[in-house]
Formats: sequence, structure tokens, C-alpha cells
Amino acid sequence: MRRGLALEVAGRDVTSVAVTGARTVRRQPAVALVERLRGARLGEAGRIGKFLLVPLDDGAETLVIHLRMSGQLLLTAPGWPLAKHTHAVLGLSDGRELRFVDPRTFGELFVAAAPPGGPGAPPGRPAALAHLGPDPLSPGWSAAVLGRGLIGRTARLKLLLMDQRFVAGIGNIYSDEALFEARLRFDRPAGSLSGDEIGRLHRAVRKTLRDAVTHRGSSLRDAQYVDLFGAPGDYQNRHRVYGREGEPCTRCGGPVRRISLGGRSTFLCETCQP
DNA sequence: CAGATGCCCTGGGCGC
DNA sequence: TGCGCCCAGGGCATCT
Repeated sequence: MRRGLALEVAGRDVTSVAVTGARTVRRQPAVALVERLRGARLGEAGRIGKFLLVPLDDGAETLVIHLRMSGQLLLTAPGWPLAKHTHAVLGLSDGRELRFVDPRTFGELFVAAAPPGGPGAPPGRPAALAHLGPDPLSPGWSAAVLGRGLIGRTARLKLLLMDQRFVAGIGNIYSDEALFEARLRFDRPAGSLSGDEIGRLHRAVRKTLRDAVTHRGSSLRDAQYVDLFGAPGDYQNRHRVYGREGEPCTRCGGPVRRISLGGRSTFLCETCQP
């Protein structure tokens, strides 16, 4: 989604703004966001974890977008019929519209001040995102950094991977996929990993996220996740455990298991992830 | 303090 | 066909 925004909306001006959803803009008065966006020039989108950051004008402020469970950003011609649960529409100077659609209304938009990022660099992170840990695809997230972070942690590995304060951007699908790739059980105490296991985990997280982006994300049965043009991703067809309960493990042929953890599903192969 | 639980919502799938 | 239940890519407040 970040790549799509960078390709399609960077350099456009916002010519009109309509916010109709009561919950979609909730960190600030909707009128403040509308007035700040109207007439703004959109910069090249950045990303920290699951948050999208679209710099405004000189980059001193940024539009922050989180899709949560069911949010979509769609780029359409103005005449297109408005999908149900469309909560915000930005008119763009190229005549198209950027629409935020979100049935469950967990997603949100807000405008925040962004510290300057230096010449040529993207703006820094807004204060509202200060709690986020490093993005696992950023250069700073090395195996050594991961290993230091794991020391003394008693949490189960999967829950720590999904803790956005620890590392930002891994959710329920990609934690399961990365743990399978790393051949690690989800309920290992995070601090119990050996050096070799830390290396495997680090490699697996980065490979899983990179591959998922290459394949344009995971669109599950309800096809909630789609790109700017409504096209679903492809990575769901490459999942090795997530959503594959009872199907054969791609590595050993044994059945993929589903276990409930913290009220959500965890998928794993108990043979390959001892 | 870390960890567990429940809630914010709508919609789809399934059993009866 | 319809009802009630369970489940779903996340994050946060509130308990212990």
C-alpha cells in the first residue's frame, strides 16, 4: 500500500476533503483534519510498522493512516459508486479520489506534526507513534538488536513478535509464517532462544515480510485487503501454516494445527516447530 | 511491571 | 430462509 501511494499520489494536491465516518477521525476534531488537508500537497508515503505516513507540503506535518482489520484505501475516478462504509474521500488534483473504506471502523486517519528528517530524508516519526519499536525491515533491526531485546523476556515468542512496542509491523498472519520459517514454536519463552535460533528468527521475519510485500500482501476470504485499485494480493496462496488447519505441512506432510492463543488463532506444524 | 482479558465494530460462514 | 453463534489482518484500556 505504501508503494502504491508513493507511485500514485505523491505530488498531487488535495482539492477537496469529506469525512463522514464518526469514528474514522477520532484523535482530533474531523474539521481540523479536513482543514489541514484541503489544498495540501501530498509527499512520498513512508511507513513505520503498520502505520502509513503521507507527508504534507514541506513535511512538517504528516497524514497518518492505519487500516487495522478491515480498512481499504481506494483510488478511483470521481464518478465511481461510493462503496458502503466509505468514511473519507480526498479529491486529488489529477481528478481522481482517494477513498478510505472500513466496515469495522477500527482504522483511523489523523494529521500529526512530524520532526524534520534531514535533507532528502523522509520526515521523522510523529509523537503519537513514539511507542513503536523498530520496523523489522529497517537496516537498524539486526540479529544482534533482536537478540538483545529477547534477553530476560518471559513472554511467549509469538506474543512478543506481535507486540508493536518490541518490533513494529508483525501481525497474526506473519508471526505464524515467520515462526514456521524459523522452525520455532510460538510458545517458546522469548528469552530462551539460542544464538542459532535468534539468527533463524531474524532471517525468517525479514524474508517473510519481504516475500509478502513482493506478492502484494495477503487477501483472505473476505478480500478485505486490496490495493489502491481494488486488486487482491497473492501471498495468501503461499501461506504455509496460516489458515491451513488440517492441511499437510509443506515441509513434512504432517497436519497443520490450529491453537487458540490470547483469543486468536495460531497455526503451526508441531513436527517442524518443536 | 508483564501478562491476560475484553472491547471497539460489521459481515461472512456455519449449524440447526 | 432465518436465527444465533463463532470468527476475522489490530490496538488499547483495564484488570491481575
